Amino acid sequence: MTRRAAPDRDAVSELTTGRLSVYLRCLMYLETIGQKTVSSHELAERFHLNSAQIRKDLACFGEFGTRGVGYNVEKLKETLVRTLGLDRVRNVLIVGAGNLGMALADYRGFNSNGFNIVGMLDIDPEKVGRTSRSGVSVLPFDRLNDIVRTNAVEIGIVAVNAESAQSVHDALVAAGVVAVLNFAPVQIRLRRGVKVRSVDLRINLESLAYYLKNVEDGVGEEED
Amino acid sequence: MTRRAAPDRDAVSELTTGRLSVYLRCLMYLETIGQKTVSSHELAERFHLNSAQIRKDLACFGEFGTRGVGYNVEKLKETLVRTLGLDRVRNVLIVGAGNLGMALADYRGFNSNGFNIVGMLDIDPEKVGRTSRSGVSVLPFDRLNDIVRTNAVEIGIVAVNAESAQSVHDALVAAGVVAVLNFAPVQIRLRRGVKVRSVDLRINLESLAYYLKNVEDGVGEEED
DNA sequence: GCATGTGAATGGATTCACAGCT
DNA sequence: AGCTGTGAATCCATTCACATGC
Repeated sequence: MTRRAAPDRDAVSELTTGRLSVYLRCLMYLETIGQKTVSSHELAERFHLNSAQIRKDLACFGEFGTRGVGYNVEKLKETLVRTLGLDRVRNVLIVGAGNLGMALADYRGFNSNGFNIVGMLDIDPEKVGRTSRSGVSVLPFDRLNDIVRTNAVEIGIVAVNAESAQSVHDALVAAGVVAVLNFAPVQIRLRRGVKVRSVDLRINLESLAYYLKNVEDGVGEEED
Repeated sequence: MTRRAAPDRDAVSELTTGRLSVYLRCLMYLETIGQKTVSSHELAERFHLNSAQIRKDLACFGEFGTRGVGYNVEKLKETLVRTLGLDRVRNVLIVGAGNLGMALADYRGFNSNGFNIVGMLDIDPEKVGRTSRSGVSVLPFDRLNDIVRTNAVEIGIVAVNAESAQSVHDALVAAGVVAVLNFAPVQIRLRRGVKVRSVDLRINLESLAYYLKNVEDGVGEEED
């Protein structure tokens, strides 16, 4: 019941942590161009953010800046890495070796900096044995349990079609996976203790269609 | 100045329109299982939504329900299709014929129901001439202008690496594309009159890492 | 009676503006 | 002087609860 060190870490919203990821990306860029120090104002200007929000977000986790100066790029970067839990490697298993699975397997950032893809599963014997361009191999789906256990897989990625998504999800959870990233356009039935994040690619397209329609109708001509 | 039918369409938030897409998906499902009528309560129960919010969201665009009864599935579906601007076909061009481009070209929903992929561009001569599984062909990148014009392309999809993303974006805009869906992990420099939506795949993984870290630290054990 | 549509109430998130430190 | 960290103020989104109409 003594929880003082962390000023209610659980109360930090997902919006905030999502932005921390964005800040992290910005800091990594600044590091590559050799910048040592950055103020919340400069971050905001450069990357179209809001300086007050940056400060608020960071303040949820401690005081990292120096008044009158700003933030040390490298230090803040490392703090964010630790805060986001990227300072240790999580093993990831992709299910579905279609184009999407392949794309994710080779996506820069899915197999680096805190994540390690242990393989891709597929039921199609044709695909089993192949390898993605970057070297992730396709294994038979029925080895799921075995692979999750021996590789200590924590994150599963569902890259199969809508029909199979729920059963693949259930299989992953049954094998012991506790976090799932779902790319199938279905509402996954959740269970306690398992975190699911769904990415719905079509919704993004639809939002563009909505924008186009409004442009045609001459609505909301004022924009940034 | 006489705008009565649409009670300030421009004031509707993206959160709301995003949910309309979700409702549309639900309705399409209900239609396939032959349901004629649905109440906001039933929708909420079935798909883990909030009934009051459903009603509020729909009310932004008019009155579609019948008190004491609910909503007519087919009618509401068609209303949403029209509201979201999916009642006419938008031509889409993908730039980048790597795994991601291929995955998107074959993604169910990207080439149907309001969207038509006219092709995929790539600079790699090796890839040019190939075809995705579903029949989208890869064309040389330098035909961009030509293709956008002759096919009346409205939406561009950036599926190239981070380094090329900005220049590809600029080329699309220069050719006349007015809406862009960006999959590269960079902050695209925007211009007036062009709508950009970025999908950052890595951020979703990072949010799972954050969840895992908190589980390990024993934070926020209470959840739905 | 039952379910919509909606003002009012609540709850969060963002922004402002300044006290406090370097 | 300059910039962080933060209460206060504002803005926006969600939820409640009920009047309205089928």
